[in-house]
Amino acid sequence: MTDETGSEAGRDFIRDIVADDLASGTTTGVVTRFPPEPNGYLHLGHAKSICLNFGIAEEFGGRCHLRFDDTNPTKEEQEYIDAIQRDVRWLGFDWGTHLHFASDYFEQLYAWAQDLIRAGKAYVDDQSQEEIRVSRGTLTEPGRNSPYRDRSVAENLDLFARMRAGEFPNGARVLRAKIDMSSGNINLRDPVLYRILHAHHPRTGTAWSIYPSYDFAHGQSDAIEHITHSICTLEFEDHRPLYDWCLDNLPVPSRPRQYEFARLNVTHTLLSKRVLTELVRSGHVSGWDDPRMPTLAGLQRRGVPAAALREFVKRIGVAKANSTVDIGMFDFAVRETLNKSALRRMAVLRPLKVVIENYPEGQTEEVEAVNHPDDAAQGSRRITFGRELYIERDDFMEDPPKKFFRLAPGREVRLRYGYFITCREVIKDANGEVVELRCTYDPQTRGGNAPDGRKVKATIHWVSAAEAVPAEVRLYNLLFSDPAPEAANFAAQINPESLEVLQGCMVERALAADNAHDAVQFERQGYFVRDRDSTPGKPVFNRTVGLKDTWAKVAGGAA
RNA sequence: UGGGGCGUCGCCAAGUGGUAAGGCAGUGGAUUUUGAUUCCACCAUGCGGAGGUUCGAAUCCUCCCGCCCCAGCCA
Repeated sequence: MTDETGSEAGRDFIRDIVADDLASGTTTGVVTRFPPEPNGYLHLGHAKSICLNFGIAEEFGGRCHLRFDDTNPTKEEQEYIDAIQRDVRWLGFDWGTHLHFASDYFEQLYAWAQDLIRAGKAYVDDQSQEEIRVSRGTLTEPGRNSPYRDRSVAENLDLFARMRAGEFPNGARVLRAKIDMSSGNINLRDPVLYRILHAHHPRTGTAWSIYPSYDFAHGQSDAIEHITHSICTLEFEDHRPLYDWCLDNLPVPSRPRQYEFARLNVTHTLLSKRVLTELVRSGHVSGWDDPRMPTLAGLQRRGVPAAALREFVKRIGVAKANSTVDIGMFDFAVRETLNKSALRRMAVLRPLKVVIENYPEGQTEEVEAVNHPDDAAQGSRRITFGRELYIERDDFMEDPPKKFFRLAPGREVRLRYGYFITCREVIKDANGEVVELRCTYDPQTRGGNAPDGRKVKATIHWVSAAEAVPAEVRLYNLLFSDPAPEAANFAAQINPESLEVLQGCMVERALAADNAHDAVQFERQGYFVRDRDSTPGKPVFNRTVGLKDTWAKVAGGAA
């Protein structure tokens, strides 16, 4: 029951505020919005904001709008507008009919700017960008009033209209709010409301030659849409007085309130649009959806289920303290989600040939393997066993250390769902490298149990030569091995081993037939998903995340 | 040195005057035809520091320290 209520979703200070506002009657409904600027792809950080905004709307019976903050045509593109919508939908959220654009409000915003001018609260400034910068003062010194600050309303109105008409070149003039050049809050030192930009806008084309600044567009857009809680990140805290100033000085249809939370940071990851864009542009990754990217598109291609992303966001919480979440938290959420749903399959990544000497040549048989050990409803499939098969190279050691209990000369192990086999002979090539194992099997152990009750210390996975399908497997590792990579020189910090491509992997038949987009578990190894680069004869798999590997820790420590 | 925030376990994070939730990681152990999963146990005499108020403080007061953001005609 609690699962259905907002209480289960986890409480945080923003949800507390919303609940209080509802309880006190401050608001009768909840309307939030996710306001991306279409200048890049959505990433992990956005997932937090999306889940917060859409999640709150869902939990409190309100609605959440998807609104593009498209006020800077020099950086925005239609490709991003499309990609962002795809990604939000993929994450599992629906904005219904509320797809909006700040650009939808340009006409209204322009009219409000005129209102401000008439009220003597805004003026056209002819100073150059440099002059404005200098006269703004510094963190510790107040700014100076612009010489154009006291122009007449008529002149301001005329100049502003001519700015819109395209009479002046970029940078020639700006419209500024008349607030307080000596404010301790620099955002209040006569902030720019409109700038001249002769640029093609993805939505409005060349209709406008002036564009509103974020500060003049955001709050009013919220008001137009009757947003009740405008949730943004901490760096906008300083803008709240300006957000309020605009709404308090304009005849807006509603009065939204802004609340700020700490943006997400994750170890071994860089979440700045500048870096991500550069990663793509420079070719360090294959594209916005490269599985190593922290973009939603990249995570999706890597096989991360949207549910895992939502679970991750729920786990990290929402607060105001700057923090950096361990990437291990994310991996955990992915494993947790996939463990419950992923079908189990067998795949040998680095094959070592095994010949069962006492198994009749030319004979094969089918054995039953369950698709999910904890969910019988997932059914089972048959896999082929035969005289020749492949096992993982890592599952054999000629001279094993004490704790290693997989296959070794003279040792017996279980082939999952198959038989017990014992290694009789090790065959090496001219270089001394092990190329084949000669083993014997115990016909009495079919299915994996010995009638005499004897135990075996390990169960290993395998694929018979009879049904093996060669595949390519891409193993992805951290894009940055440093837990705290610096955005400034990200290129130099890219992990050279972030991608390892394996050819000649041997996977069971079921994997070749499967066209599913859901990740599967390669038993004992990890979760993998079929990549779109797959071809009919050759499947390609991306590793989503490896299984927790206690042995690696033991082995690593012993070595 | 101006303004705005934030400091609770290695990493997230509850707590809002009544004697430190939970999760991740880690460590032991049980179960196991995945060295996975699952299960059990352990893991802050302490809440940035120092004073103070109080029967009692992470929570209130004072001072101090540290970290983050702001000087785009970016968002």
